[in-house]
Amino acid sequence: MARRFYVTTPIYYVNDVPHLGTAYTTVVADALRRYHVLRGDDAYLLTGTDEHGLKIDRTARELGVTPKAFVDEVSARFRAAWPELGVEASQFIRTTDADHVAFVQDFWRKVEANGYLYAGTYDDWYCVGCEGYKTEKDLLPGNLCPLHMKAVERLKEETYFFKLSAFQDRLLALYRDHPGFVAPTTRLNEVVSFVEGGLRDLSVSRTSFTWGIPVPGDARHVMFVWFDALANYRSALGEGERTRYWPPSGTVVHLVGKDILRFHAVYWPAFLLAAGYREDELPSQVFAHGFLTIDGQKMSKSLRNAVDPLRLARELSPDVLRYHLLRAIVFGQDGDFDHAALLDRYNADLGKNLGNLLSRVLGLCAKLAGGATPEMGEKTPLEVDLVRAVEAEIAASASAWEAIEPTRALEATLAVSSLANQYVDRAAPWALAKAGETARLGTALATLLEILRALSVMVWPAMPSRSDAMRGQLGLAPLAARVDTDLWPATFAPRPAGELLGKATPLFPVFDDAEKKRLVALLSPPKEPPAGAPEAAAAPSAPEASDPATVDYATFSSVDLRVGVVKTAERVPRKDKLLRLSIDLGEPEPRQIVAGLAQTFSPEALVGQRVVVVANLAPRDFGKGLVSHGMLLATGPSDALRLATVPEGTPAGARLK
RNA sequence: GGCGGAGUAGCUCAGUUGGUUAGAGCGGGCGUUUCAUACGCGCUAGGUCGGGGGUUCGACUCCCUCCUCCGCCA
Repeated sequence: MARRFYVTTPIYYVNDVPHLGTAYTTVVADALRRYHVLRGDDAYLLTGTDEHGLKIDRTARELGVTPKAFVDEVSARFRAAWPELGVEASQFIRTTDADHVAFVQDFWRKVEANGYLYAGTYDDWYCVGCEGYKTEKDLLPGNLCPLHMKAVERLKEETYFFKLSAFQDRLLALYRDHPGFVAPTTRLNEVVSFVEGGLRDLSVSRTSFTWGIPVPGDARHVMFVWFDALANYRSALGEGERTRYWPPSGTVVHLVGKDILRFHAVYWPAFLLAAGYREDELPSQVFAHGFLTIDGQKMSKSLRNAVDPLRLARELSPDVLRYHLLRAIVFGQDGDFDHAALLDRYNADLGKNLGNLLSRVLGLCAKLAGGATPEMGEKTPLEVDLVRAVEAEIAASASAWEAIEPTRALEATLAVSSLANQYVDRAAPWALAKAGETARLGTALATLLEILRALSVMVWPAMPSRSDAMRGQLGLAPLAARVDTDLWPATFAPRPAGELLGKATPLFPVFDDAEKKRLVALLSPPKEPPAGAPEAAAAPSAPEASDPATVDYATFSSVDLRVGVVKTAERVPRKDKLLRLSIDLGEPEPRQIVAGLAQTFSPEALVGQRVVVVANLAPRDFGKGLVSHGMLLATGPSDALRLATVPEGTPAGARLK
């Protein structure tokens, strides 16, 4: 019976647009789906959009449209994006779908009926950026969310709590009995230690806004977005025959970014258990991948916008983009998307190795075998060794795909191509032809054609349309995968003689240096974000804290804002957000100020800058005797900050009022 | 501050339960074939395997310690 393989991407939050990070996860999911489909497995790929929550509500409001109109538009962009990357999703779910809403409400009722929900009062901080609650000790001075560098909001409201605390033991048992539940292992360790540290009950409803799924029986509440969103993986399958994909009869793998691992590895199984799912009805695996940098730079919002995966796909072809994402970035680790490396790898792997192999073999067949498949004769040790080595690589590639290691799978695929290139040189068909050894010649060419056929299959999960093109040149039909039919080229089975071969045209034209240079210049983002670039003005950034209470003049003037000049700046060991600055405020000694600027600014970039300092803020101790005597004013997310500044020549220490 | 991961050739990384001269791909250098997309093939990297100490007949591989980077949690 066909194995059932259900792979999911996160449903993407519609406060953003498709970028390289989301494209990456989605491409990996599609490649896995394609691998399994090739094997004859019953495979299903789910992606979609997450559309509820306060952040969406506010963004829509700012744009002057209804939340529904807003999410319709953004969701459509996601839906349209993935096919451009060769992704064929089995289903595109939206959390605003009626089916999903009904499912989640039913899910809620089950959790409630099982006694895992209770009414209470929530009284703590909330970061709209995170859509998450914060406790006092999470916050930076000024009640800033350490992730978003934005003021959190005090929230006190009625809420339903989910008894997460009741699941600590069952979750730990789950991780113990199924260590593969969270991958890679290092993430499993993190999750285990998090759960071992004790679980607090989770506030899972809100009353202060309405853009969410109403809580059944208490319409004043809408559900916490994560309760709603996580359920998509199950709601998408409904109650009918598609439930065959859900464990225990199917395997389900959730691909997630490491930033949302906890929701998937802790909350989600707890929700399912609470709703009455058994341990063997939980997802099989949550696989967390790393973050991407682009040309070595952290993926800030502006960088995201500068590197549009759809543009890359149009410029280079979706297959080439897919190949690089799958080949260059180890799934599960942080990786770098380097444009120059992409072109180099393309030339080396696809152009000179695989593409040229196809070209030279087809050329030999056209010239020496009349453009048709020759007769396969007796294998000599040369062929026997080759076939053994090729079959080993094919097996290695398959196990790598099974283990969700696309990098290794493609490495093994290219190794097959290299073996074939070596064989061409060793067998030297042109010499055989010259010597009149027609039988040997036929064997050599038939062997090569069979390896190329295998390669056309192996390449399909990563590069489906190049696979089609390659097969066309080999005189083969495009792959038509069917459930229960295993197309993986596990055994060497040359085609019968006399089949017509197609026309050879370069499958992967090599980029010369000039072309490489042009493409890098065209596609890469600028190395340093131009200072004071006006682009941010055009794109209104996320909402700032709204409607702060007014203060009287006396209160305002009690804040001592002063011009400072940065004298020195250095990173704080082990704190990747913090810089330790000494700032001249016109005082006898420069002040030490610790600021969360490191994700945007290098220390060197700050020295000499004029900044605005809150000079009479109470000192704040960051631990280890690292005390900050004041605070810099800035705006923007922590990885794209803009400093409040004053014109050149303003003396250090000048008071702002 | 606690826990965890990582530090191997210019770059990206493999290195199985400790055992002969530490590997691959890319790039670089040298040579060579001519079927091919000026492509391929062969040879070539003198790397203190982060530093130091220890266990052992023997350690990149085990233990201790220090440094650096990263992650999770405080």
